[in-house]
Amino acid sequence: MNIGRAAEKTGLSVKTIRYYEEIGLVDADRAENGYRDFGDRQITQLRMLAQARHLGFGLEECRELLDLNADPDRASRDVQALAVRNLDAVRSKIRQLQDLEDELERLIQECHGDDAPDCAILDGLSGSIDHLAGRKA
Amino acid sequence: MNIGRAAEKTGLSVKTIRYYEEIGLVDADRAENGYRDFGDRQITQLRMLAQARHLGFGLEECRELLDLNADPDRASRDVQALAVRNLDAVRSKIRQLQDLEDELERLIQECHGDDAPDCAILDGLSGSIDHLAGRKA
DNA sequence: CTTGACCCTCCAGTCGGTGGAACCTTTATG
DNA sequence: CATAAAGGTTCCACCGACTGGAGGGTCAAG
Repeated sequence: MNIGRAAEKTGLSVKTIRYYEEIGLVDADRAENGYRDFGDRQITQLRMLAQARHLGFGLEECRELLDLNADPDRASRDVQALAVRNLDAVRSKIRQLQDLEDELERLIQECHGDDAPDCAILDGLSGSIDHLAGRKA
Repeated sequence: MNIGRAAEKTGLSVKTIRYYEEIGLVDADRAENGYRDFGDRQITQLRMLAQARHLGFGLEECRELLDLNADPDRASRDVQALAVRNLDAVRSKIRQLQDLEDELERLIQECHGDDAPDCAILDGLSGSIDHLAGRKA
């Protein structure tokens, strides 16, 4: 199967598939004309990559997932552990973003948002950075 | 003030400050020996940069914030609009990550997490991508 | 036979820095 | 006064995960 068809089937872009081959995430046969040729096994791998990336796994984690998938003697515990690790990272990012959200909401509310130049947001930004490391300016 | 002292005062790294100068976010005088020399104005700018980055503003948005801050005829409305734009982006990322969180939680729960190779996570990952674009495999 | 849709490789750029090499200047110490 | 450590300087390469484009080869249809 040509790379274009593989892209259609997996939802990945042609460029992305070539990149995944380049970094050794997936292997591709070559036809006589030099075109990449993807079989069912590779399509499954690419689909896994698309799904795992969609779920926030990094490429190295994807590599581990593919390895586990290819290993008939794997323990599902190991896969689960990988997913939990990713879930923790996702939750941590969420918390971090929610902190930003709160802070931004606060500043936005304090700003009048009119023609005048006085602005609580700019004031907040040019203020001290005490909350960062407890240092004194 | 030397770059090291500026870094201490702003919470930015020395490398980061040099980078900000390189891309024209902040300007630095030079002493006779070639060392950068930061004055109060620049320190304030760097502090704003540190704070704004901390709040999730991109560097180009930071540039706009610095410009607005430097303009005595600014309207606080414009600053607010910039902050709202950023807040929207933050909220959108949060929603996206929460979707991942839900999906990951579901898969993790369905996986037994034992010695056996059967794994709902791998099954989920190698499955179809219908939910992505409604395409049929 | 030509057109257009594919495919190939290779290079550069994205964002926001970070790390290191190779070198110069200042400061502290023996 | 010599030297070593701790600063400073420039420049180049790298991170993740692609994406865009140049410059070409190949293939199917009209």
